[in-house]
Amino acid sequence: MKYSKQRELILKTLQEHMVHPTADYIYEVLKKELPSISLATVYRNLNQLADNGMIKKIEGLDGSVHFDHNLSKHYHFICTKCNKVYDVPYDVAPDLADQVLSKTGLIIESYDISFKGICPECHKKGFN
Amino acid sequence: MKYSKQRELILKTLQEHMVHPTADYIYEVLKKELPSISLATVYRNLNQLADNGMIKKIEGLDGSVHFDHNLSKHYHFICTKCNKVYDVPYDVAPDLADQVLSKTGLIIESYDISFKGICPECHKKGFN
DNA sequence: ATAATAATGATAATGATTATCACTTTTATG
DNA sequence: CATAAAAGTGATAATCATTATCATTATTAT
Repeated sequence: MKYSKQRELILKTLQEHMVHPTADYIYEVLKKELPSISLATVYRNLNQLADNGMIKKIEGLDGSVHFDHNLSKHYHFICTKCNKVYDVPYDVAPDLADQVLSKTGLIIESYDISFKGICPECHKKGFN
Repeated sequence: MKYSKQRELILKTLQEHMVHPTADYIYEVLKKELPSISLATVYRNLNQLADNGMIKKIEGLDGSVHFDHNLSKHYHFICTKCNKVYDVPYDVAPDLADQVLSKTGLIIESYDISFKGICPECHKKGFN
């Protein structure tokens, strides 16, 4: 993987924005700093960084793919009102892969849990 | 919800095909029985049946949405080689919503777990 | 310095899904 | 039964997220 200014900025932007952004979100932010950047470059680099294990892809939250700079094991919660993504600690479901193996015989390579609900902020605003 | 022959056939097809099909899969199967059916009708009815709680939408397995006639609580495993979907029993992770509530304060309305790996059949065929 | 290689920006193409709309079925009611 | 309102349909255009293509540019090993 050859160095590129674009990739460096994309990674930095992902690390500085704690919102679990989508490719398009990062593109919109980066355009201000580097107006010539292309949306294709953002997609390309996010996928490449994920393939190289430097960031993580989050799928299944909503229609589009989100990205996470936090490589430690954890899950995600998406608010169905404001679409904000929250982290959920890993230990809510310890040994899930082992549980599946012993109950079904299936060998789990990876898994993901996505939680949905209304976040505390939206509850305060009166959404139910 | 008014009766339609198309909707009846779509539901019947979903119940008879245990493969957790996508809209397009159902469309391809149904075309043989009712060649005039439109793909839009299949999408429309699957979404409507899901909105009415008569079937379940499975998201996050791969790029497209799958459907399930089995309304009981369970999870899914998708084989990364053959894309076949398997059921995973609910009790691999009991009380997940309660766990999240007590550890984070987030009120869970729904959640889904998608497991990935290579299925026993593909293992037999030598995939690793 | 330069040649090989990888990355970029622009944009076309793709795939899944939803929206639109004129027409057809279903169903409730006089 | 007739019929009109409401819901459903098929065909297809539109949308949205993402990927592919390709000529040009930047990086890097020699």
